[in-house]
Amino acid sequence: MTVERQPATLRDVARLAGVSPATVSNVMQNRPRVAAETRRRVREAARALQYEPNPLARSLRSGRTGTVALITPGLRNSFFAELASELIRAAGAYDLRVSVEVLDGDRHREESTLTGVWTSYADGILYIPQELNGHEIDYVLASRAGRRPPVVLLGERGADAACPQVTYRNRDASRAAVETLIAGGARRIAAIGPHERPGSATPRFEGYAAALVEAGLVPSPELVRETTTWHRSAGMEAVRDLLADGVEFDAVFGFNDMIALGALAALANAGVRVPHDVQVVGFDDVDEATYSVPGLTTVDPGKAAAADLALGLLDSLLRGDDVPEQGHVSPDFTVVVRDSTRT
Amino acid sequence: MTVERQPATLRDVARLAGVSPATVSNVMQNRPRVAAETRRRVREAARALQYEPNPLARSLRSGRTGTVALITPGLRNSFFAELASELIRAAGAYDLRVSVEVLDGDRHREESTLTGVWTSYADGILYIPQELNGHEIDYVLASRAGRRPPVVLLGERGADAACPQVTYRNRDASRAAVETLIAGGARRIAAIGPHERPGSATPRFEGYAAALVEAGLVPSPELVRETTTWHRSAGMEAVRDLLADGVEFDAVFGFNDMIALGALAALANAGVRVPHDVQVVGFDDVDEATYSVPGLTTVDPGKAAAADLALGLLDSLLRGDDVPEQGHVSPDFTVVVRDSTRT
DNA sequence: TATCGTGATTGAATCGATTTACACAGCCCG
DNA sequence: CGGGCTGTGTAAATCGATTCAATCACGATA
Repeated sequence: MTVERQPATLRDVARLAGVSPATVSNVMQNRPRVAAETRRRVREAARALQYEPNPLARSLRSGRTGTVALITPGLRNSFFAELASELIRAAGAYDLRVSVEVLDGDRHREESTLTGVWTSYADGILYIPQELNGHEIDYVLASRAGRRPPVVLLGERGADAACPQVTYRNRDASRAAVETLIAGGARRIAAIGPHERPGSATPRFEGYAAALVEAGLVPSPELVRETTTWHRSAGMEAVRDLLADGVEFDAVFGFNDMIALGALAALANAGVRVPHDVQVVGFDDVDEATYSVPGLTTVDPGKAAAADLALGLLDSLLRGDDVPEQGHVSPDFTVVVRDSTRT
Repeated sequence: MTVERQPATLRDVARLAGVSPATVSNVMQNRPRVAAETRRRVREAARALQYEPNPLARSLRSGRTGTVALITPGLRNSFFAELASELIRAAGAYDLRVSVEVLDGDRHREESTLTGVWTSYADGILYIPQELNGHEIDYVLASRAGRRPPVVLLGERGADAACPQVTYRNRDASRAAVETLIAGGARRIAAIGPHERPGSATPRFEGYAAALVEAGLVPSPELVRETTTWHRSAGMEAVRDLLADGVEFDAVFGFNDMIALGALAALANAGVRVPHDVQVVGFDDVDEATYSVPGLTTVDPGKAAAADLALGLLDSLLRGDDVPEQGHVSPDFTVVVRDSTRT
């Protein structure tokens, strides 16, 4: 038995089939201009040699690699990890591979990643901006020679860059989350997580406020707890503070699930019953929310649909279809009701 | 002001600098045989044209892409997400990019991913096997024409494949975890998570048993709770069952952190105080263990070091250095003591 | 002066597939 | 019988960088 040492090339197949390389290429791509009999011979030769087209050569000629880069703030955060997972899944449907670059909150690194990724293999970029704003993103993308890369933005940041963007309906979704609390009888709803930095904190706060106003409730400053991070510990601390300050409240809206889960833990610790004494709702619907005790009511901003939208946009960009350069699309959100709220 | 429409090529630079393409190539790669003055001229021309070497052309010639594929069971599981994060970081140190393929427990998909990834761009493969055993992996890798890809295995599965492998010291680490419980005064330690399938369940159970025996404790069957999954819910259920069965126990060893966190929740629910009444220890040291209430004592199997080891091995494979084809290396583990155990 | 050595530079082949423009055979029709 | 199609197939250029072997200039050596 002989063992192929080197992978077979298109030339080898051509030689074996007794045709020219051009014909083999035509057969491999199912082009019309080949006689049935020739086609058969070539196919057989290819099979006999276990021929696989060399993707690099193919890409060099065609200018396409079938790979997109995902630039994400990190994989240690469940929300982003789950989103990455969805993006990889969605990319598969377009026969695209995903190469992952992880930022780590380093602003300088974010710039160099954005340019570096483009000078590597990626056909396009899925980008979840962290530090850079829209203007800066445009600037960085323009600072390179050659074509501007196809980029699709995900999330709130980078809003006015000249790229299509997938955002979440933060305001409406938050409002719906808070309405759920109100429907369960809540009157004094704490909001944990607002802060000044650009991103989703602001629209989520607006949604919270809108829901209160709509229900005729009076927003009360001592119920609003700013946090610098959106970790579990922030939720725990905020709840401890609320209790220590003697603030009365019958519900908590955590600006993300981590905060809400932290709140859940702090309440349990203090002997406060959820949802009997205090209802809790979060935001993101990470897998973990399913398993907490009690199960966390939360809102799924539409991670899976967002991934599909993003890849649809990127694919259009790649095939050169007309895509609105600016402006965003958003998936529908869903309120996922579990045991941390009353009905 | 003129705008470059097409990216500059090496020929363009050569033309502008008045030298041959070969010389430009030599300059770009810092080869010795170039006069200082020529070097300067070429550099300047390259800068003026914002020249970036085309990675595809470079790769086609050199046969290297600088990309490795990571085949992982998933990113929704914190342990794997954190491991992926470490692998991406570690790859960066070798100037390698990471392209992520997510398995979803589909055996057939696992085979096709393994071969497909190699017929794409990757120079090598980081593979965390899920369904395939060592023999099957060898078979799949051998079934292709051409060179066998450089593959490094991570985790317990696939043990006898002809690839270098990074494993964890599951047995010793589990033993150390249980010893921590014993040092805190535990005598009746529940083990949650064993099962029959190949993987890390068996060595972890062995470590548990060894620690008991060493301390002169009698292993008791009703304390051992098998689970089919290693989710939080499994830990919760197992603890509920233990309580319902009236089994006395003063400690819980969760075979991973999810189980331990579930146990923590179930205990809190039942009004059992941790660590006063029952101590709890987990395995993996996922980020979440830091934030639970109380903080979860657990063992870090050495994720970061494992990533470094894996990339070291893969790099050796890629540069053709001698690497033991079989046999595994393991990072050191660490017991991370938090509030769920007594000292 | 003829020869050798050495550092600098380049022409041309190469990696493997794609694609354009052209060649050739056979057929129909005027 | 010559001109115009149609259907197949191929030669050769191309994508952009790398690299081997060859060339050249020039000072040193015999």
